[in-house]
Amino acid sequence: MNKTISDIAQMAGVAKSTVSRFLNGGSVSENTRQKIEQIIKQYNYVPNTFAQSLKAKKTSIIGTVVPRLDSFATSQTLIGIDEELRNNQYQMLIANTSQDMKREIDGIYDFARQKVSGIILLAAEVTEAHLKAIEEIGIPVLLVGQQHPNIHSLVHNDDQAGYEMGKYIVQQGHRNIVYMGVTERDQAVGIHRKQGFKRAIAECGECQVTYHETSFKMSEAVATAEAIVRDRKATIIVGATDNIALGVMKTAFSNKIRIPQELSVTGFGGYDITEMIHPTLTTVKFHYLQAGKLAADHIIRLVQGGVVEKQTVLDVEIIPRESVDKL
Amino acid sequence: MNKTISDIAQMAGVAKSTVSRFLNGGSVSENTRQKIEQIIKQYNYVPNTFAQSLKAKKTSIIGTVVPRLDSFATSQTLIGIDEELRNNQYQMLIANTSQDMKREIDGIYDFARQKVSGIILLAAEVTEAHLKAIEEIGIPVLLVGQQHPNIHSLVHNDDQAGYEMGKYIVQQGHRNIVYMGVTERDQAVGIHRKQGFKRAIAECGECQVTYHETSFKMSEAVATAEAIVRDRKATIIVGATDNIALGVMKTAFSNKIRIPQELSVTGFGGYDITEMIHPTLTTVKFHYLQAGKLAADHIIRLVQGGVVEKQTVLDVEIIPRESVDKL
DNA sequence: CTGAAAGCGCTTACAG
DNA sequence: CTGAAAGCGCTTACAG
Repeated sequence: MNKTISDIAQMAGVAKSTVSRFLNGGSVSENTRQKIEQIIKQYNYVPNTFAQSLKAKKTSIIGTVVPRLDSFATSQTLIGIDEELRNNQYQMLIANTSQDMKREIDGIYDFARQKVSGIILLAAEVTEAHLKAIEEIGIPVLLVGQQHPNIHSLVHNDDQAGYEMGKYIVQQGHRNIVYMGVTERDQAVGIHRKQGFKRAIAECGECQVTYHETSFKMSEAVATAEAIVRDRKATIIVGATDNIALGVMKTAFSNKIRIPQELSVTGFGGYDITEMIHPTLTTVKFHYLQAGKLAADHIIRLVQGGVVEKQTVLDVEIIPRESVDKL
Repeated sequence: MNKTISDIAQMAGVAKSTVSRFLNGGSVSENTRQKIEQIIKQYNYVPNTFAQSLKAKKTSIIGTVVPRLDSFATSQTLIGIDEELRNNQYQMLIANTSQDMKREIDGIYDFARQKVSGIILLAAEVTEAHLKAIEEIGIPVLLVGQQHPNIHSLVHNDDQAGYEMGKYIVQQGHRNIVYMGVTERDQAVGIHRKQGFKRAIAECGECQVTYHETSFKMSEAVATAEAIVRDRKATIIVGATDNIALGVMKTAFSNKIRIPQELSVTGFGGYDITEMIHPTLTTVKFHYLQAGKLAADHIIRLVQGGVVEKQTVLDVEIIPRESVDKL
């Protein structure tokens, strides 16, 4: 059976308030200190966190809501968050929503009920329901990967990513381009990334781009790419994410189309796998790990009542590799 | 400010015990039910989980200790666990240890302190320290991916996986084989998987196998493969995991060695990516998602005092694809 | 069906 | 430096 603070106090021959004081670094005489320490060690006593939290009315837990667990972006970001949180004696609680928007909202409320100190939200979309929930719970919330004027946000520079990729492929001589994007409900990827790309293309003058929409799933990208690839009009397909690019490559392989000789392909994300495959994929690297750490820093600061810039934008980095042919 | 049960009771004109009874599905008169319901709705009241747990002395939280977050196996398993837990009104708490054994042990104790109802342990290795921790905390623990006679375990049939892969490549005509494995401290992968493989080879008679050790990291596998690949003696390299196989393929690509014409490659795991790349990778599929769900089922049953078979072994499935040449 | 009271394990002023 | 007491928000017998 687990010992309580009263048991310890009794065995040490002191009052529980004294034990509590000892536990929380208050001043205790050398003599009692030793007695208490000894008993605690002997019985392997650990304070009950519920009782502590009940008094303190707060926890050192940060809740993180993620749309999915099986994504490079998510896991890297989580690793960053976890590491930094741990360095600051905070704990990370994860709620996976499996892309279910309703569960995302539920997750926010659940976290609030559990009295987490702050919430990091890796959402794909920010709806009215999100805003309402965030306001209602009265707990600091940090948005990662998406931005919203009313909420503290941390984003990758998607516009820059799109722009640099656009510039790069134009510079490599591509003029007939297909862009495989995602729904505009995802502002970061669906809108900003594409917008940056469009800006680069606009500066080109003689470029032809066709825009297609697909989902974040590789399998769906494979299907969407099928018709495009067969068409053979474009010299390059720009996937809005590495997964989409991977899907496009798959389709090219099955159709015996050589990359990059017959078709160039690019992605966004900088997933590890993109440099393991053949040909290696030209992509834009996002600093997920760093984003995670920064997110943790920011939420901690917010929790502690500190001030954090409302919007933080992280730089990205284009990585030219083998999947793009120079025309 | 958050309302407490006393506030609600007062506003509804009843005692807090009545509100509590209502909350926990006890019998209340229709009249008071309505009053309470109304007030609760109006003030958006949610019970304080700490106070609840403090009384109940338990939570509906299952802690999961994982060695890493950025692995297909881990994320799939976690998704399975999370889904099943959620279906049973349990919550999943994740502790990532980044392959740090000490943090693994700490994680177990931390969870105990937080009074989780049960712990699922995705360990790579079971040491004395693990055993000691598990015994000390007195909370149900389920081991996933590794097995130990003293602990409830859920494993993939690694022996079978190794055996079937061995049989398959022999049957495809391979006789000069390299097996790239991992440390034997990882019993499942380092020992059982290899053992099954050896058994198949032993039945072959005329087969030559060289065993090499590498780590779970793709980058390290790339390095380890370098010398082996240049050597050109083997017709096939069997990677003990898909990541190792991916590393081998990478090395082959950089050395302009064609797969499978000049070198066949296989892996274990059945990661999604293995069917997206070119050539597609022959591998053994592990049912991670199912393992996760089953793990959740088992731990819940253990928590509720039910009985669970000590050792559960999940079938695996070989998936022949393009990366193996028929000689 | 309903309420008063005790208690879960801790912390925090307040005296001494 | 130390202890008695109140209280955090809830649940649970026990009476009525």
